[in-house]
Amino acid sequence: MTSNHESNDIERFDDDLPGKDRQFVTALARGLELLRCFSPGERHLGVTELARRTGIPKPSVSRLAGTLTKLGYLDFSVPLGKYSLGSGVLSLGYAMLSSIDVRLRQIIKPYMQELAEYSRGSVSIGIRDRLSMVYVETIRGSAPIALQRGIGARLALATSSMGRAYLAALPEAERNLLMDQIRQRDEQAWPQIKAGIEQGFRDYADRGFCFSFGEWDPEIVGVGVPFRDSDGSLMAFNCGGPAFILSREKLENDIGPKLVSLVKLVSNVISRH
Amino acid sequence: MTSNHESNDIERFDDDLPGKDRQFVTALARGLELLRCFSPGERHLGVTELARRTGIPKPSVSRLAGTLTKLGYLDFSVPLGKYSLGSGVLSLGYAMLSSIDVRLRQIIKPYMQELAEYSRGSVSIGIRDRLSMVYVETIRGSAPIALQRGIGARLALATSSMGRAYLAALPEAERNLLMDQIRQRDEQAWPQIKAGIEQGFRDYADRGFCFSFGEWDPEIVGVGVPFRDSDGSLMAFNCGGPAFILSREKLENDIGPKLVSLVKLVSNVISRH
DNA sequence: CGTTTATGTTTCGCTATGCGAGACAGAATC
DNA sequence: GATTCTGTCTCGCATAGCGAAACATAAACG
Repeated sequence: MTSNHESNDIERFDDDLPGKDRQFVTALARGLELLRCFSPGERHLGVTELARRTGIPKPSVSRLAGTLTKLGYLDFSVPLGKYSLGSGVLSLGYAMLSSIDVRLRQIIKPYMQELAEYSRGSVSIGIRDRLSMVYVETIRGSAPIALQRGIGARLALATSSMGRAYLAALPEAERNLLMDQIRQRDEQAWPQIKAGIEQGFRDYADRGFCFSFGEWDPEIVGVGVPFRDSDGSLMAFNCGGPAFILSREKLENDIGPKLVSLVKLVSNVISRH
Repeated sequence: MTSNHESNDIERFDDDLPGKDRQFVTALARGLELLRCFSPGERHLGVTELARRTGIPKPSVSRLAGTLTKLGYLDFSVPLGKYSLGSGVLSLGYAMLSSIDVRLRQIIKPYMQELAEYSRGSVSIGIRDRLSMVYVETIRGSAPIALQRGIGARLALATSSMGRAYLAALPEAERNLLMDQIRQRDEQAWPQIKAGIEQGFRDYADRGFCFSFGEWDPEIVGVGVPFRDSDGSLMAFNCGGPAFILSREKLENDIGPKLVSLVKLVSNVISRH
């Protein structure tokens, strides 16, 4: 029972020498690529725009988008002549979320709430998707101006505290693969990005948590702590908020350690079933 | 600029006479069908199980699942030798949610909150996906035992108050199409289901809202009101809770009318931008 | 108005692509 | 060490899906 999942990077030539991977279904990948084009900012996209972004020829885009529409994953707005995401994608996301142990979530929520209130920011759990961290749970403190990033929101792996914590806890082989991809994405910025990640490694080794001081979003600071689920999958917690509320000093000496304790506590709760 | 979206039902023969629709991309549809197999209850599925549920031969399932894994939409658990939903699906769902006007959501949340508290139940907004309604927003009152259905949760179109409200507000042609599909799904139960839906139509005509008294879930009762967004897409609100908290009388004379007012208010807010 | 430029959809012949019966290969159970 | 699960890989075949080009519609000019 060998496996064909020895790697999950996308642009790899998986076959020995010749052309492409005989096991890879292009039409499926292309269709999903279309769905990916719809980021929160861009609600409606036309065929041409989709074709431009994906590099797929227009007729193919038309066919794929038509298929996705029939299946409910895209909606077609007749007045605009453009597509938008359909309700189908939502239920997939929900199924995904509930696959993360529901009981667990109920148990740890109060603790997250407590820290969110205390820090006057928000506390979240995230998992990795490609080169982002995606929130699977997030609790806002009731501070006046709380960040408005809900479940499913994305943070950059390289510059967020959560992403750095994730990377720091990753086995070296996997981590190097990801870092390669980050580098390839922006050779220009790489030296600086790399420095930030490596500082994260040191912080994690020294204190058990990583920082981000406005490196992902200038207005936002936070700390992150990795966490390994009982089934072995890696995720990360963060606690963060607006820079003008949370001082570096407080993050470093107060919030950071508190988040580490929170994660320790969660680990214990899990191991006791 | 003719359109290939004149219909969105799935099992239709779109071509004139001969075989299938030349414009339909089977491989894409099959891949997405695999993803759909993962309902909240079933986290891990193996190739055989997936093949059984979808009717797709094992080798094809293997290929498609492998592709989805490479793309991040499935995870493969080596110890179990099974697949589970990957983080990729989450971000799609999030993009979908934020496409529903964020400002609007911020505006109406307080009103939903108020009614949720008052009714000691929960208030939600849903859109249709195939034969279900899917929550895109939900607010729980702080009553002790609140239902735990979050964003992305599904209710049956035919037996929930929200679904009936949706159907009641739908143009007849579209509605008949859906009702046909509901009938085909369970000829046996159809007479009773149909009666419930038609009662919903009458309720909507008489009072402006529909009921469900434990017809979707025996423990749960609620009322639903349809709502047409500024861009013309139809959705529905509901307000519901445990049957032992909400009496029929209260739903009918108090909560129902209050939900209708809420929706009217929302419509006004929207029309004033 | 025709003309131009922008859409998005359909045609249609070709061939790469994805299909799937069957072979194969590990695990688990006895 | 059979037997019975599992899931993956082989490989010849048929066709599904591809995409250049043609077509069709709508809007934006003068």
